[in-house]
Amino acid sequence: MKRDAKPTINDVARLSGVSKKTVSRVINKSPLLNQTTREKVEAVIADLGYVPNPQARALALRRNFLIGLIHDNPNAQMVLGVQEGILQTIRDTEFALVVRPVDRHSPTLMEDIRHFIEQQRLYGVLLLPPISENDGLAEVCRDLGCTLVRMGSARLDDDAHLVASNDRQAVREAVAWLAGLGHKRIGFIAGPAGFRSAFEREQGFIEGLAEAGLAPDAALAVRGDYKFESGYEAGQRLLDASPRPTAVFSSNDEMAAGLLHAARERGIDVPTQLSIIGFDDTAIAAHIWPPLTTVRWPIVPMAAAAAHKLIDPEGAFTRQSLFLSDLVRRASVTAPGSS
Amino acid sequence: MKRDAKPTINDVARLSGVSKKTVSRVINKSPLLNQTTREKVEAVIADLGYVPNPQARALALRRNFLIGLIHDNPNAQMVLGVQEGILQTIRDTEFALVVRPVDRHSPTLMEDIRHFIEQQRLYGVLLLPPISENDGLAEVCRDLGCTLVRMGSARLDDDAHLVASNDRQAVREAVAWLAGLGHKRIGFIAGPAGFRSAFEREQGFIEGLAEAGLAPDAALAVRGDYKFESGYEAGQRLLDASPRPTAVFSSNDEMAAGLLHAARERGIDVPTQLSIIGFDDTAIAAHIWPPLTTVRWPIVPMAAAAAHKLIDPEGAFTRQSLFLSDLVRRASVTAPGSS
DNA sequence: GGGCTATAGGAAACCGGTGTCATACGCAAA
DNA sequence: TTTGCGTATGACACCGGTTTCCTATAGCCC
Repeated sequence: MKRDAKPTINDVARLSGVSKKTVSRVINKSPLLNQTTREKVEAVIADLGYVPNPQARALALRRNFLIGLIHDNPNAQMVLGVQEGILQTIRDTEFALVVRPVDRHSPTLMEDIRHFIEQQRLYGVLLLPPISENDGLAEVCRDLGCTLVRMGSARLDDDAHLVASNDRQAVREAVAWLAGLGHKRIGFIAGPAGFRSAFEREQGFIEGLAEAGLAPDAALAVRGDYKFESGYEAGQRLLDASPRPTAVFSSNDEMAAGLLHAARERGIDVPTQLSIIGFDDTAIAAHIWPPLTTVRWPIVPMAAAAAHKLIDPEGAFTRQSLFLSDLVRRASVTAPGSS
Repeated sequence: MKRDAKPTINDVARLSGVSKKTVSRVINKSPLLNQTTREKVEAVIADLGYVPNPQARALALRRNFLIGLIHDNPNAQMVLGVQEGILQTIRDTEFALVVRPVDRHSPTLMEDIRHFIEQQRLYGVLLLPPISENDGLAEVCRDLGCTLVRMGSARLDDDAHLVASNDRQAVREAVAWLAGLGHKRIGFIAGPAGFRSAFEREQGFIEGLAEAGLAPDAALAVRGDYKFESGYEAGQRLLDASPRPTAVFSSNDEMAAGLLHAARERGIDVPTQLSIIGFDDTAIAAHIWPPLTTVRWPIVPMAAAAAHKLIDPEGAFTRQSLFLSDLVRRASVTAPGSS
């Protein structure tokens, strides 16, 4: 037995005394097969350790079993969660996951992605935010005959090609909770303009305030860019306002960590003098001091659902498309004035 | 022009009036070609937007262009850094990256991985620690005729199939620096037993102490498991020791964050009463308070080098195999007694 | 017993590339 | 002029599967 030559369908056919086609029928579980023949062939397959060649299959079927994950998301935790979710779905199938981190600001972005999909002849691709919000890109994918599912923070697409989280509602509920604790001056750190997720979280904040009967105050809302430093800068502005907010909702955890720095520099204790809520529940949230109350995206199940939609287009409409994030309560929030 | 039927080599051959083989020669930049013919064919290729089918190529060449990344590393930052590094290398090649997160504790681990490699007929795989330390697994890969490169914290293999960081030396230098600042009681939080990286860091610590003329003290060394909680528990033990250490080296950042919690609970100020050094320079290091001095793995260049070794076996020996980590100095360290 | 249908399985072409080998041609040497 | 050789290109088989179409056999009916 040669070590480097894997058995092929021809070997199986020869050894079991049937034609290639019959072996192919066994592999594909064709119902028109005699039980005896099937067992005979299966025995030879097991004996040889035969595994069909996916490239040959892809060629003959004129489709392959590669799904691509394209992302430019800076949140490592999230990207890995997505990979994990996709893998849960495809683990026992013949699909494989091909990843492609890209740079949103590259001038050749579109060309690069088009080339990637064409070169690998991907069966489908999954887009992560923020790049999933790029409609031109979605157009390119469809143009290439590649099925597409987008993940996002809101509806961008029809149900068959979308998996989204309801950020708006989650933020609204978080704000309602803060208001319920007695907070009246609630600050907000927004995400970067032009991002769907940022917009949705902002709307959720505004709606939450309104529901609690609180008026939005422009001095208490600052825009950041989802990075730590911008949270720190936003914190400087918010905490120097007077009167100071007693609570701040930050559109992501990293900016919340920056805000925490600013508070610490000013000797403002969290949570007794300032409550903070973040968004994303990244690893950092549980590990800073105090542990951060934050909104958790159900990222793994979302990615698993997205992968299902990709590999099973028939079932795509019936699978869940909208997921609700929930609040993880940790130590960074208390009622105001509870020193 | 049909939308869903991509042009094939036959279309190109027909339209440019040459044989498939000649087109193939153009694609593969064969030197025996007449310049005129080449240009003629290239014009048709550009016109048609022809892209060779990788599956057909893979079949004919009896090799493919898929490289696998197998990992069970809990550090998202690191895994994504590796993906980024691999992609830098393969971006302009025909290779693609297929990822496979696995569960180290799964009883079917070996079988799963074998199946993954066989099913996709991977050209090569890259193993990340800690699973890269599993020699049985390396055996399986080689057995399957799949080239293999391992990343790790120390030599596990020959230069052609290894990319490692010199953790030991990095830790030694960090400890020397602490000692140079005047620290005499330096605590240590070790990684889990059986991990190469943990062992190397531990040895580096011991050697560093010895070089500084300090005696190791069993009361100042605690073993953790690289997780936040174990760092917290280790911190409780270390900070209740008397006399207390004035500095602690933690074998990774997450445990350092746990230690920081324990310090804060006891009202011990960092860095004035306790200096802390971590390892890995994950996102958390820069975002906790105070920002953590830590050892940074050059993870992206390491992964890029590993990918090079995979796709270019000839050059494998000449590429760098050993990388030195360096110390990122932030605010968590000062000289002892500098209140 | 002949004709019909259903079922199991095979032969050959095909998917889109690459390898091997043959061939046509031009040109220098004999 | 013939031989010889290197260069540029083509014909054809092949990689390992799937599909189409066809055949062989068995069982059934009249």
